[in-house]
Amino acid sequence: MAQYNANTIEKKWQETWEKAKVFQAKTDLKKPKYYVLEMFPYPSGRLHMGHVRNYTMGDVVARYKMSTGHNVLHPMGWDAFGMPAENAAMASGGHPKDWTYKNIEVMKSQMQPMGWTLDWTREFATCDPEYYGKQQALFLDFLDAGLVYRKNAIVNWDPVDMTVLANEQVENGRGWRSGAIVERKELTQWFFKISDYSEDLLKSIDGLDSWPAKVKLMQSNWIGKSKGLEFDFEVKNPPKSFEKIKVYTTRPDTLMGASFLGISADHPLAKQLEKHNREISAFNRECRQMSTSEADMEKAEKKGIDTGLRVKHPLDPTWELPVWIANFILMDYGTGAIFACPAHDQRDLDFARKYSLAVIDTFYSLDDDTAVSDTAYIPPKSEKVKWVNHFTGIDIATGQEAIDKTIDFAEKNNWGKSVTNYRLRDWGLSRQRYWGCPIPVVHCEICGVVPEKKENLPISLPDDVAFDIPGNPLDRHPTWRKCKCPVCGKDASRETDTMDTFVDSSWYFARFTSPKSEAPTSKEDVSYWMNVDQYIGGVEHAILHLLYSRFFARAMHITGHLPKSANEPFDALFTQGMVTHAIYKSTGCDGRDLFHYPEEVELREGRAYLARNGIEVDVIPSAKMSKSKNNVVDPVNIVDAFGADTARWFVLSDSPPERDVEWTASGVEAANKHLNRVYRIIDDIIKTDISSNECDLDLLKDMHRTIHDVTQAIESFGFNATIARLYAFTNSLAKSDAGTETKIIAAKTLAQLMSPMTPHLSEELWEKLGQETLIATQPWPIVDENLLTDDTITMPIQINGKRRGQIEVKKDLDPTEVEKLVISELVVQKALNGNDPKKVIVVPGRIVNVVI
RNA sequence: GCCCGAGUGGUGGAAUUGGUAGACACAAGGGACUUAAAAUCCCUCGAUAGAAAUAUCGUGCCGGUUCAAGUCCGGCCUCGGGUACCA
Repeated sequence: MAQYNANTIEKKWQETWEKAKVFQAKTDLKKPKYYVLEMFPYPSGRLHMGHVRNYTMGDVVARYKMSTGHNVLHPMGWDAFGMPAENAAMASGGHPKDWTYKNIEVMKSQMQPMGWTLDWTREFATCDPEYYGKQQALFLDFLDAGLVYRKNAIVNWDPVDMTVLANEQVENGRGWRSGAIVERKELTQWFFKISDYSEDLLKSIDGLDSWPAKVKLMQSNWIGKSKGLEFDFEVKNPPKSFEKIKVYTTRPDTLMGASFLGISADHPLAKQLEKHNREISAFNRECRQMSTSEADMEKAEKKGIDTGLRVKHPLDPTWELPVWIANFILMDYGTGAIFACPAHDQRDLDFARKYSLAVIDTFYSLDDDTAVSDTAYIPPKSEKVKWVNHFTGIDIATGQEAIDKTIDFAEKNNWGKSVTNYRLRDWGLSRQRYWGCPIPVVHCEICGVVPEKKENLPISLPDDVAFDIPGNPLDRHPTWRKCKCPVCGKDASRETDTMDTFVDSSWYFARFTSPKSEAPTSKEDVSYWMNVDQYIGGVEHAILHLLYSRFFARAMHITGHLPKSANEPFDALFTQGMVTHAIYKSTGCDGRDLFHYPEEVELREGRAYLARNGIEVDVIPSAKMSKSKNNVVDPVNIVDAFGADTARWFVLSDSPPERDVEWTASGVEAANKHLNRVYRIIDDIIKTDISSNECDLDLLKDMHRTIHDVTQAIESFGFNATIARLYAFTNSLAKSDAGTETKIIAAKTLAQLMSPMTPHLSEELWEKLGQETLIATQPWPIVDENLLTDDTITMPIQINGKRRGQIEVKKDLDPTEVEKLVISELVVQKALNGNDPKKVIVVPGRIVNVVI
């Protein structure tokens, strides 16, 4: 029986493509360009199934676009800076650079057998000095344009290791290595002024028509535009220079329900008070012993302390409110101070109940004026409610109306002003780490902080560093810091902070268009290739990476590195799901969980047993592949066993691309069986000559419907649907008794339609079918519209919304005629039992519903 | 906590966006071929009742809108992603 040998075939065609240089992109103004890009990988050392899925999707798009006459750019590179390289160096003594480049080499060798249409001539890693030197040039231009500044910011500080910790390195409030309770520490750091672009970044989301709605919504909420009121509370017997406390609120309408003022432990007033009050100082210290992550802060138990200070209510000077320091108030948002209205905010209510503070109802539901007890009353802002004692005279109004009136009232009476606030904060880019792009500035005792001269770029990382002790080796390097001041020429020292790795990934897509150019970008190349037509990656990047890139594109435009048309650099975005795998778990004799590798387990009737002793183990379905759970499937093994086409076909089948796909051994085998079946069917067609004068019209019709459906599915990222449709067409081809001539036409089309998914097998079949061209360079099959439609259609008949039969009618038959035919049908007559129907709904071409 | 998703047979999922729920696969069962096995080919396959025709139920849970709801609205539950120094 004919079987194809994936390993030989795949190698053969990869060499052929390579020789023909089919995937090298050249600027060609005569052809429409198409730039398809997948989020470039972090070189962790092993290619994983998530990469395979991501790059295969991009490859389908790339190959499809090539066949529709586009000049396709499909580059690949490495997001190579970051913590894991330093962690590896700390753990096993090597150098981050060696570790990273070694990983790149391994991963590249694992990627090449996949048959992706990548243009490797454009490859770079962000840790190449040639790349990060250009990034330093961008930084200097941004600095010059006023897009970068320095300010103090809080970091997680490990007091034992004397080092800054990433949020990930804080476990339950303790440093991951030392176990010490982390502290917050203020450092002077570099920031990008992304918040200047809040409005622009928010508004422009509307124009991103080919982005997933969920990503746009997440970005909008992240930017978090709000309109509110800013005003002062006057402090009674205030400490010096704290006569007033400024607050910002989005619910000024609830001011008559204010019960206390809350300030952040990092508020200047809190810092002033702790100097003379031991209790406050202890409380503030406790608040500062918390990781800086928002999730940790919000989930922590809400705590507070009464400062003893009292403020006057702005509308009633006789009404005094206590001032509390509370651990849930962020210094970064608004003014770092709020007034609390417990009756209409659950968090404020919980706090008020805990510390026996007043709860004052300011509005009630229209049909219930029970006072608030343990649940705050929070209707949607658009719902009308009854107000009590509202100072603007409001009686019944929605919350939104009350907010607007209150702001107007405050502005007219001069005690507050309308302020638009954004949740988006400036982007802190300083990292106190070695393995990143050095920030190209110099600290001079005379001239202060000054930019390095462009001709001195790149400022390269020194190679002679050690990671035997924690902290940033740049700080303790004997000579690297030493330099001359670019302004006065005297001895000075380099900035030792490096850049956040998000900076590296915020412009790599632009660099791919001219990876060797002297300037960060070349005008000619960016204007031809930008924007990215299709960007593909994980949803986990929905906010930070994608927002930072949008900001960077704007900043690069202002500094002359990108055209304005590239302000939104990604025309279309697709976010794909993860590849998951079942976890096989048992409990060891010491009571700890044991995780078993898939190859150790036998599956029988949906249960799992250890192969060596037959003991049953628990199956946890669909978990993210993770080394610690032993449920990682290595693409390399799959390619060795079944070939790249099988792996490609499988990762695209079964699950819709935006959702997670579960890797199953049976699924992969099924994919492999199917590819062999296609090979066999076509092999049989070639070998058996059945001449028949009649061409099989049904097969041809099905073929054209398949071309139509597959084309649509590919264009809309429905790769699972693409594959299901191709299964169905393969079945019709296998069952057809058409003559060889017709079957060859169908077989050629099948090979072509499969080629974006299974390029090697398709090339092989194409060749066997007597073609001398490469399928990779063939134009996409064209649909014959005339063969798509039939003259008659089958419409289901419903009685009272339940399917009771069907009727065959002419396609364009008038609805009233359809109605007559339906009513005369036996099932309908029976159901009517001599009566007239109440109503008949005819949805042309779809369905008929008879209501009795 | 907050923001965003997802939940459909034994399993992965499909459903022209409000119009036949379960396409296409996997697993399972039965059969053909074979000395046998593998491979391959054919058939059955949501639940309940029934010999069958058919009927009733059925898309995480509760309620609603509609001639018609997996799809829309309100309220929940569970899981996943993000939460600004993981990338």
